[in-house]
Amino acid sequence: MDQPASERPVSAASAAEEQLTYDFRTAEPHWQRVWEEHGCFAVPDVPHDGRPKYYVLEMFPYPSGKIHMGHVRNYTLGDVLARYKRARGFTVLHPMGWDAFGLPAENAARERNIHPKQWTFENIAAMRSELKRMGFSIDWRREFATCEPSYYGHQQKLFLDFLRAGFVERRESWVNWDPVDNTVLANEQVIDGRGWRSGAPVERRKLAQWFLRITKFAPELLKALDELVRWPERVRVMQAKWIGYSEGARLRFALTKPEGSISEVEVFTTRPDTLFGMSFLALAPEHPLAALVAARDPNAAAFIAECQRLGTSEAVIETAEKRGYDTGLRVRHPFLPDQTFPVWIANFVLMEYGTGAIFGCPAHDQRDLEFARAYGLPVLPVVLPPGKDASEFVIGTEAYDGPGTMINSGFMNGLDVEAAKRAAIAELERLGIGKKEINWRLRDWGVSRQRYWGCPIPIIHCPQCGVVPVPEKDLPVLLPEDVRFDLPGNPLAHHPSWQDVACPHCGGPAKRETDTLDTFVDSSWYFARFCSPHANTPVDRAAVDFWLPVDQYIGGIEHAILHLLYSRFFTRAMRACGYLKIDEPFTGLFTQGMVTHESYRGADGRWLYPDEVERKPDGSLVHRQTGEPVTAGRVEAMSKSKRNTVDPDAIVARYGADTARWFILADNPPERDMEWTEAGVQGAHRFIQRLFRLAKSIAAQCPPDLAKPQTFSKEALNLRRTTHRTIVAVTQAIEDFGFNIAVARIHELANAIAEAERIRNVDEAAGLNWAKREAIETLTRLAAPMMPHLAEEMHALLCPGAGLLAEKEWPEAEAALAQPVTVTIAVQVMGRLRGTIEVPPGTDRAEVLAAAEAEPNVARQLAGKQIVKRIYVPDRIVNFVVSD
RNA sequence: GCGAGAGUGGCGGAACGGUAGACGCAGCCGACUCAAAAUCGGCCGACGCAAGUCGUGUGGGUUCGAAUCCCUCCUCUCGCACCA
Repeated sequence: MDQPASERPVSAASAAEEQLTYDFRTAEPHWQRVWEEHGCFAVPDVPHDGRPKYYVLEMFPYPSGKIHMGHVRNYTLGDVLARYKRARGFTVLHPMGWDAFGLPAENAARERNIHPKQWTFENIAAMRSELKRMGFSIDWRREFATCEPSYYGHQQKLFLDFLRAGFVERRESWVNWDPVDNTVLANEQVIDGRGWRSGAPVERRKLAQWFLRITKFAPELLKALDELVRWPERVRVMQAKWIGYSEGARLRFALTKPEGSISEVEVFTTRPDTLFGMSFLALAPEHPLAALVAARDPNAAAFIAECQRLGTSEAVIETAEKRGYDTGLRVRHPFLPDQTFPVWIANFVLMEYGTGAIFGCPAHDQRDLEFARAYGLPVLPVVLPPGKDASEFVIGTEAYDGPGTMINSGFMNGLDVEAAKRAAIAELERLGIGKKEINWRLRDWGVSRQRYWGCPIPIIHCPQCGVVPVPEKDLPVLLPEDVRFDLPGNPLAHHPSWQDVACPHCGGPAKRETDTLDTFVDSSWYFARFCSPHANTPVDRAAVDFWLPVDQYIGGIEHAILHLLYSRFFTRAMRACGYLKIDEPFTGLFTQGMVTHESYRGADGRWLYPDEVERKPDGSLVHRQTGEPVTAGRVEAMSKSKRNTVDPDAIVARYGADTARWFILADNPPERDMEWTEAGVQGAHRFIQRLFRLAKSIAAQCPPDLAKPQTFSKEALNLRRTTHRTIVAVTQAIEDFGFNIAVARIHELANAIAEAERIRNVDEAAGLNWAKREAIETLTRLAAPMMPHLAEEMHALLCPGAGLLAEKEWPEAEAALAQPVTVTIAVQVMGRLRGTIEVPPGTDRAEVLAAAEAEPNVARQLAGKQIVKRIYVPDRIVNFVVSD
């Protein structure tokens, strides 16, 4: 079938046939246009072409305004895989969208008086065109932004379904409150316990909020980690620890005298075996008993207020100096009713975990020990480490949390730790004051945000009927656009009319919920929406059944826990509501490293952009304009504050997208942090030009219709072997995400072709032209996923009229040529390398050992010694163990 | 503080428990050039004339053999639930 002239793939360089350099400025937009016109990367919601599916997804970007190198790296990794899988015969879904709700838009509105919607969509437009210049093989027809009602309206539907299914709950919880700005602060807006704008000390405040009951799925979320074999081990470990299954005991401590209505304190512990080592009981500052004490004791109230100024961040609370307040109350020991212990309020006890109260056993818990030392509380060891003597075992500055034998522990004496745990629980149950309990560290997911730029929670509060879901016919609940950002707090809450609504039940006046959803909700199901982005339900069942799960998900390690866990929960909740049939959203996960850059400071100590710095031939750094000396700082993650950023758009303008992509892939393994360097980019660019020259030269010498020769010279055969070995190696490297290895092998093939290019001797030239063409065409296909524009250009040069490379299949290696002809065997004497021998692969042991012993240097080392043992690892190594 | 990772030439890195340093960057030497750039070729862990010795953050261990497995310590990175 002939194509219309305007669509026929044509080398962009054909107009200037004589040019020797690759003109990426013409070629890259040209091929991007051709791919677009051919719909190379578009797939239907429900394909019926019989090909296997492959869903490649990179974490979608927040539209901050410009793409950064982290994005380029992320989407390049995904694009290599998407293009590779397409060539391997898969029908590939590779979409792109925008995680478009969130705080920065609201901050921009307050600072620059621009509406969040306008700010967001302008950013999206800018970033979309930047991404398109990178040449990613994305089905852009599927693009959406989470801030569009056509996305968040469906999310509201899911929320209502979850509510009906019992996955949503309303309860009170603590937030960071800025008493000057009268607003809720995110943890990152609390700096050293103060509001980032007002500078006022923050307070913890209790608000009624919506929660998603992720804890319902805790056992399943933990267990299913075992099946995620294509996830990095460390992510699975981190999630498992985060979910935090623990077995222990819940028990009640009786107060010696009741405080108001409270006469006992409940405690969860994983160490009931250490109860005899108890030294104190500690309450979280938010504990109800602490509040009762504070009501009559101003010092307690002051201490609690002090603790609450730390904000809600666990990291801050746990790193703060351990402090406490002795309430004067005492509790009885559960096993020794005559003994009583003080009740403290402690800043490191978390209300969210367990019961918000702990018993302290300083000898066997480091935190308790530090607390006990600070306040002079007794430290009694009850677990004796193996091999220690009870009379000499003392606790210094280190608590002992290992195994051992119980001492000082009444009826548990002599038991090991595990047996003692069982014995303690049995005794608590016998006394009727406690029981065995399984506890999870995972907490329910608080999704209420007191902010404007998010998905409105579809709930109505009626003074008569209480909490009433918005009827589905009234969805979506749209965000009003006429909001003010010059007042503190949530703009939705002081909108003059938006909240006012008739109660769907009684018809009486009611108010809309003014909280919006956490933006993590938006990103917890977008991968499902991409399967059918225009469906008038959250997902189209046939589309998600076809495409999901995502076969390969790629993003930063910083999302190892929260985003990935929330998505895993959402998938299960959607399954329960009949939207999906799968349990796990992402069967493969790859976590990339950061992009870093050297940082620079000028003479005045201010941070400088890399563009402002010039490197002199002697290696010293000076300011490009002023000539003042510049000092190089650490190599660290690119950030605006350190100004160590490189703008992808500027790189694409100067070197082209393929150069940026190639450098990113070549520099180092993708899971590790990479350092962006100008020298590295230039090296990548030189290689691209070199490949172009090779292709140009071979296209001129070796016609495309060359018949396959009967015989090949040794040199030609060597080149063919390299070609076919490279196919195997590059294929394996891509499958393993070893893109830097794939790049190295492609370099080797290019070197081999260049070497063949230098052959002028006629005897050596038999079949060489054919072999050279085979090699460069193969190289073109192997490099295509990584540098798609140049590859397309080379393909057009080498195989004019043969259609688009983007639609061509992956090369197949001929097994006979990919096998090595000889192997090098290392010969060691006593584990030290003394020589090497060359043998055909599979040579038998006796023959190899004889050759090894005969190797001159080895023979010299063996002279006068007895060979005690001969070790032979086939095709690899010989080791002689000798004695004098 | 708690949890999880990482560390190999001047630099990025390669290496099923089996020749440490593939490939690239930088550097040095040479070819081409009036010259420079570009390009092409060669050299390139340290010490040593050599044989060889040392060498994968530190210190130990397992093994015929350890960058790789185990333990100790150091440094850096990520996460800690309202940044995304």
